[in-house]
Amino acid sequence: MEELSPLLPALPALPQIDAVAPERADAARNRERILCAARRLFAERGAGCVSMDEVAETAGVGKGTLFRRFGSRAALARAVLDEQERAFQEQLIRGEPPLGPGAPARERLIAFGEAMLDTLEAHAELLVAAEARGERFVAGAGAVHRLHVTLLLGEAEPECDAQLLAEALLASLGAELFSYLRYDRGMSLARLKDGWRELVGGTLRGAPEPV
Amino acid sequence: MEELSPLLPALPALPQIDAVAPERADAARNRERILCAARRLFAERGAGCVSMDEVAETAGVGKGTLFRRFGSRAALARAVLDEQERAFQEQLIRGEPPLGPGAPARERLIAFGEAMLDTLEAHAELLVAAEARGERFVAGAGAVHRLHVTLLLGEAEPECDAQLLAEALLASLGAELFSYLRYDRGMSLARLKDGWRELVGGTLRGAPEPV
DNA sequence: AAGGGGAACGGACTACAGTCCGCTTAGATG
DNA sequence: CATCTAAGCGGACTGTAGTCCGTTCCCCTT
Repeated sequence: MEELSPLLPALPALPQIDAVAPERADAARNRERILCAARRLFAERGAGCVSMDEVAETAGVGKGTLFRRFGSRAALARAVLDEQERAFQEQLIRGEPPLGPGAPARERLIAFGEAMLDTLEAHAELLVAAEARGERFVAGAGAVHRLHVTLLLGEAEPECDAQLLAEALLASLGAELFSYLRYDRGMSLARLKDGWRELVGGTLRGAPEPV
Repeated sequence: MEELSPLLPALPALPQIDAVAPERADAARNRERILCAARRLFAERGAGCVSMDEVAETAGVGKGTLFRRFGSRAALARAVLDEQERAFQEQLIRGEPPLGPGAPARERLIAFGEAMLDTLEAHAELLVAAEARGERFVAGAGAVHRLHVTLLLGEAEPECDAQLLAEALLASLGAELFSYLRYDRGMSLARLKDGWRELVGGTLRGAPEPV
C-alpha cells in the first residue's frame, strides 16, 4: 500500500483512529444533540431549507458550539451522511464483487458509479449541501472515492493519466450536476446509469494512440 | 410585412421581438459605470475578493441599481466576460477549423476543450464566480457550449447519448474543478489538455472511424 | 474534596448576497 | 413648455454563514 501513496493528493488529518482525542462529556452530548436535530430538520423540510441557526436552536446549543463542532454547513451535511458513507466505503473495500474486490476493474468502476447514482437518488439534496463551496475536493468521503477510482483506472489501463481521468469521471457524478440532470432535465436514473457505463466503457477501451 | 396583418386574428401585445428594450439614458450610463468598476476591481484584487457593495460604491450607484441591472453576482461576472465569450462563440460558429466548422467532429471537440482550458487559464477566478450556485446550468454561455458539444458528439457517434455525455464532458471543464486541479493540485495546463484529449478520444472510440 | 487550567460554550457581531419600497426623473405626449 | 407616468434609483432591511471572545464548567491533579 505504501508505494501507492504518491497517488494521493495528500490526506492530512485523517481522523485519528485510536484514542488521541478524548472527548469531553458535554461536547459529546452536544454533538449528538446537534446531529439529531440536523437529521430531523433535514428530513422534515429538506436540507436546502434549514439554516444553521435553526439547527442550533433546535439542538438547544449556541451557534458557536455548532460551528466549533462541525466547521461549516457542508461539513454538517457530511456528518449526517457519515454512517451511510462508512457503509458504502466498507462495501468498496471488503464487500462482494462487483462493488468490492474480486471483479475486473472495469466492472468495479461501473458498479461504483451505479452505487453513487443510487446514493444521489436517495440523498440528492443533502449531497448538494455537502459539496458546497469547493469542499467537495477536500472532504474525506471525496478523497476515498477519488482514490478508489484512481486505483481502478490505473489497474484497468496502466497507460492512462489515472489521477486526472478520475477527476473527470467523478465530476460527472457530482451532486449538483445530478440534481440538474435528474430533476431539472428529467432524465431517468436508468439513463444516467447507462451514460456512466458508456463513459467508463469509452475511457477504458484501450490506450489512446501515442501522439 | 404589413400586408400580412389581415390574415392575423389579432395578436395583441405579443412580446416584441425586435427593439424590445429601449434603454433609458441614465440606465445605460449606470450599466457602463458598473461594468467598468467591476472590471477594474476584479482585475485589481481578484474576483473572489470583491463584494457587490464595493462594486456598487466604486461605480457610484446604489446597491439596488446594481442588482436590478445584473441580478446576481454570478451574472455580473458573466457580463464582464461577455465580450470574450461572444468572440469565442463566433469562433465556434464561423471561425477557422479545427475550432470552427470544416474539421471532423472529433477534432473540433478536442479543439473546443483546449480553447476552454485556455480561457480557464486566463480567467479562472472570474469563471468560478460566474458559475456559482448552479447558475452554470442555466446561463447563456453554458447553454451554447452544451449545444455545441452535444451536436458534435451526435455527429461523431450517432448511437451515443449525446446530451448526457455532453454534460459529463462539460463537467470536466468546470471552473471550480479546473482551479482545484490546476492550482491546488498543481497540474500543468498541458496535462489537462492531454487529459481532455484522452477523454474525448475514449468517448468517441465506440463508433467506426469516419472514412 | 478542593482547585486550577483549559476545553467548550453561547450569543453578539461581522460580512455579504439579495430584496423592498418610497422617491426621483427621463422622456413621451399634447 | 407643462404635465404625466412608469422606469429607474438608492439605501435601509432581511436572512444567512461564519467569527470572536468573555464566561462557564468538565475533569485531572493533589
